[in-house]
Amino acid sequence: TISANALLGAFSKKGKLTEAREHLEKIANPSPVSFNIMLRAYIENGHLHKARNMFDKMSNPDVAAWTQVIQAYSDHGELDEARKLFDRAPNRDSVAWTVMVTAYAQKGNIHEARTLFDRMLDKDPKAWTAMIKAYSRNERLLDARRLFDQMPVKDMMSRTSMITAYARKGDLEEAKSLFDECKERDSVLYTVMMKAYSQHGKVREAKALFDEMPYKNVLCWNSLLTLYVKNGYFEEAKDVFLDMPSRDVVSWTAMIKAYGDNKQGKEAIKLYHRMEGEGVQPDHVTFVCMLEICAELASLQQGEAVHRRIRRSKYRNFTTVLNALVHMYGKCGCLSEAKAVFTEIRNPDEFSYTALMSACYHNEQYWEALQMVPHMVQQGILPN
RNA sequence: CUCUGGGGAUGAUAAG
Repeated sequence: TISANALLGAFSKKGKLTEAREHLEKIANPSPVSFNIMLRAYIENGHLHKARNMFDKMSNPDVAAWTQVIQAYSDHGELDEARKLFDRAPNRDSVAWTVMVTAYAQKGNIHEARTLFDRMLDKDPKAWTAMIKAYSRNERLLDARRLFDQMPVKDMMSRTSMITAYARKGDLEEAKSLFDECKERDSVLYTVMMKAYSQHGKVREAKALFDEMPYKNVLCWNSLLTLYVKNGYFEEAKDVFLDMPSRDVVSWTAMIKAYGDNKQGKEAIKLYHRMEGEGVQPDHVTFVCMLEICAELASLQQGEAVHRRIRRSKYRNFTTVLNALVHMYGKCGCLSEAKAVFTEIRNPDEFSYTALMSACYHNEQYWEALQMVPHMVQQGILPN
């Protein structure tokens, strides 16, 4: 059963849902894990509905099944449904609690995140680290530090999280001081410090850290690439892109964006096609970047081509992608298409409304743009 | 003690 499950997982990763389904039916003694993998396959491939259907039919879903459905709702912005399931679950382990804490943190509800964290009985380092990050991403650096200091056993990941918080805020000194205190340093820690230096324009110092890394995976190389792009070293970035041992979708996307930022949108689009030609699949960020470039070029033709590509992908329902589509159509003079895409957004956020407003703006519908404000407030989304 | 779910690092979306 275990090797059958591994195969099932492989089908899932490749997005081959029908094969996965057929394979599951052929497994003689499917275990709970088998069903969980199938559940996961639906979720990962953007079929939350099918996942929920399957989950509802499961006779005795275990805590892992509950947890991944909860997380799926959270990832789709449906926090209320996630919470309902969390409260209904027959039992909750530390994974489930941490998922729920993170879910609230992502929605900006730091208070509820902390309430849940405090109710947790056996807090492992992962739970602590999640809560530190929750404060960090919600601009609550002092609370993050207080929690960090209260942590009974600090591991490298919690330290990295804390250093990231300082780096985000631009507090290079405090970041460096914590970094220096670390006895163990892996490359993740180095990339965080690189980012801190990068934000201060200290390119040489950041590069020195890169050279010191104990190992260099593609993520480390991507950090170097970004260091150069963000600081305006376009030529160096191109060199790194060519020299790095392997390139993933992040590398390609960063480089596509770099061309776009340097007013070479046409080159960026060419690079995108090279990426697909090499078998690297674009993801939601790639699509957003591409749409941004099409919008900048005001090229409806290119924008529509990207839209068609998106429709074939599992990112077609992502709010960020739809937001970028709204903006692209607006910028290209298709206000009606922009509005049509907007209606497809299941959970519009502040960016969705701003994108729609910008679409009205670019098409000189100023009164309509203003009317969006009461509309979004009605939906509980406050203008920033 | 690599069959499924949670924690740290890299790329992204509005206005200007």
